[in-house]
Amino acid sequence: MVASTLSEVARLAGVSPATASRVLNGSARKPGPDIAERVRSAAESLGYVPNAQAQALAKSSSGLIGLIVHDIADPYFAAIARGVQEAAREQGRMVLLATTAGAPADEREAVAAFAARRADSIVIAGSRSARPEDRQGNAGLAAELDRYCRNGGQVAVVGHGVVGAASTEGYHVVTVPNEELAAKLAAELAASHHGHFVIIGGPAGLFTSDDRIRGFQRGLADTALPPAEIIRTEFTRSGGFDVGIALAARIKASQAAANTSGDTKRICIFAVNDVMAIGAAAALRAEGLRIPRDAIIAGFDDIESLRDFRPPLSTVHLPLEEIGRQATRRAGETAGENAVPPAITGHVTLRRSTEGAFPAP
Amino acid sequence: MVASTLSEVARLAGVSPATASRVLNGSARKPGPDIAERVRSAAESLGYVPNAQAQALAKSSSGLIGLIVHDIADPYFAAIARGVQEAAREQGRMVLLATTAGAPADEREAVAAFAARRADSIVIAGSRSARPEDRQGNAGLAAELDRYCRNGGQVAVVGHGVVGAASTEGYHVVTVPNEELAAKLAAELAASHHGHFVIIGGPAGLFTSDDRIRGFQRGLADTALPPAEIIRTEFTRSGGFDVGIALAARIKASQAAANTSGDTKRICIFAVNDVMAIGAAAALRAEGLRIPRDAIIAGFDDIESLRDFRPPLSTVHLPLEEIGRQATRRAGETAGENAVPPAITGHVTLRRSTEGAFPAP
DNA sequence: GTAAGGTGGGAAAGCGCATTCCCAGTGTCT
DNA sequence: AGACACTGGGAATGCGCTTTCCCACCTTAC
Repeated sequence: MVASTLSEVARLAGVSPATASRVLNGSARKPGPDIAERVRSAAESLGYVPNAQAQALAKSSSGLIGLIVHDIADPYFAAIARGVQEAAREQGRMVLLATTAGAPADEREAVAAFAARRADSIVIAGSRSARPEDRQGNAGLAAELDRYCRNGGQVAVVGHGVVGAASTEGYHVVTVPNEELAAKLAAELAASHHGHFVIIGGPAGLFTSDDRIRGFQRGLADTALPPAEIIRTEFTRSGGFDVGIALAARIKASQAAANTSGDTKRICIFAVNDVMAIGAAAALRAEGLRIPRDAIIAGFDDIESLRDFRPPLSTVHLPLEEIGRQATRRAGETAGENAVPPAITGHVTLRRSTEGAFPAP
Repeated sequence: MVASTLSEVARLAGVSPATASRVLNGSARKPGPDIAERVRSAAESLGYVPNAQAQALAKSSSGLIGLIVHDIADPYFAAIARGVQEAAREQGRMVLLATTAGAPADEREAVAAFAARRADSIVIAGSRSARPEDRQGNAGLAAELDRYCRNGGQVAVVGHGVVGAASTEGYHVVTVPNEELAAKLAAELAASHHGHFVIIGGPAGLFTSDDRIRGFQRGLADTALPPAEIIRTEFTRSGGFDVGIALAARIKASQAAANTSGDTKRICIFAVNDVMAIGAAAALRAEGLRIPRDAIIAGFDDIESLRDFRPPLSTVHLPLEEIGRQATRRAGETAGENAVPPAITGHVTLRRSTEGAFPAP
């Protein structure tokens, strides 16, 4: 990558580099119109493209914002990324992307890389983890983030804060009311469903998953229902699918048993996120079961691809793009702005997958 | 963003900046082990993070790769982005993301921004356009790209080249055999379907769309079938949906007519990409029609979210991630490498949505 | 008419790093 | 023992830009 430089432009225009800089890259001082014109046309004829690296070096602000996601092709993260991208554009910044599959060690590396590039701010999406095997990784990540913040970087993390992160300055958490919403979902489901509840959760220690599980259980408890059974699996579609297969077997068995005794009670499945719910639902269908006839199911997030899933899946709507936007804005604020950060809100969205507590025959 | 610098580290370690640079940021010359250790521990205790901007400036190579997509939340682009990300990681580079909604003017801007950041290479995904209203935008984009290439940048564009781009050096096109595959799809469908064919296409002038339409028509012609009717709409789900609604009305009307006369002939719908196919299918369903009973339908791309769509959609599988990877690799090659670029191949994937030419009643 | 205050331009000092060049010290070959 | 190539370290230069400081010139006010 070679390209013409500012001084070349200046020389061609017959002015000093200082002047050329002032006219081309916005400064407080505006050179005279005739000179400005000369410089501009010189730049044009040379095909001058300012070197952002050098600019960043000189004024120590890179106009970069780092985004960390588990997987950019996951609709959940893709939606957040879209919001981030949008907000970044508003701020005139560019987005640096890193995908980490949720591994704290990789996340640490990504933060270091962002720091090296002197990104003005970093947005971390993706569930934080408190799993024992992630302890060390988390510690490293927290240390890296602290260092980044100490150096004046701004961090926004979606959901929960990083375990062990101690920074008070420049460290923002965009809180998502996972627990409350899960509780509300449980309450609404409990209002019409009177059978067994099963939660398909992620690995223990994943905050997002744990919060939603806790919330759901609380919601049941508030309705004086016994806690749901919890089955843990991976936080992915295939995790949901596996559990779905197991549940299908169980459902069939209980249907066979009930066949003689009389009424069948459907179970209600709550998967802690939509992709898991989709996996589970696909498994049930693959096993010849129908939703909501043989079981009802709900997810969480309301990802866009849910729109075309059949049956329409009940879920909790989260404004994913808005979350991305807000995280970006929070991290982009110049310290002074103390506008009250608008809280993230979601809402329960009941669809056909949880229809009819007692199925009309 | 302030941070400790290399000279601070050097001073603390009691060596010269040159030496510190050599030990910390890989150089041909390896300082002695004792010195190296001193430097390393000094760096550690200072929390030194090399300034990539400065490094880039000094060695004029930024380690950045720019990615341009229409919409990062679209599963098609998300899959490509995943591949790009992966390949970038292999190369030790970071991905800069820009989304443009396909507007050439925005794309030009993105290229300029990448050029400013001295990105080593740029990957452009997303259909190129030859629409008259994009003429000017395309010209600008082509000029910007030419300039970028002339300055030593590497460009890889997925599908078709940018209209008007003249660079021979550093300009790669990852060709996707849209036409051949569409022809093959048409042939396979024609083998068992004997009714009317309708193509839901994007705006005229969109290469991807036009190629697929042309290929499909050729495939029909090769089977001695009359060309399909073409309905153009937006290159999005909602475009597909709108057309789907219109088609549903037509199907119903023809069914009503056939009711008296006897046999009904289903139409076969080919949507030039999967999201449009999904939209159309959703519309048919919303109108009470069933696939493949009332119409059969096929898409193109085999995006990941198709997996959970019912009925399973026939489509043409494209190795999207691989496309992203390959584009990135091509753009990342240091000129010398003249490895034969492995061609992109896809294959027709028939699923239930096009099942049963003559439905068993 | 002169002093005070603008104005518009240039010179120069970095920003943080890589790298070339130089130099002192060590070892090897004849 | 002397010339020789190495080796490992430091000084200095420059990457492309911003920004302070400075200077010459022109206004304006008294």
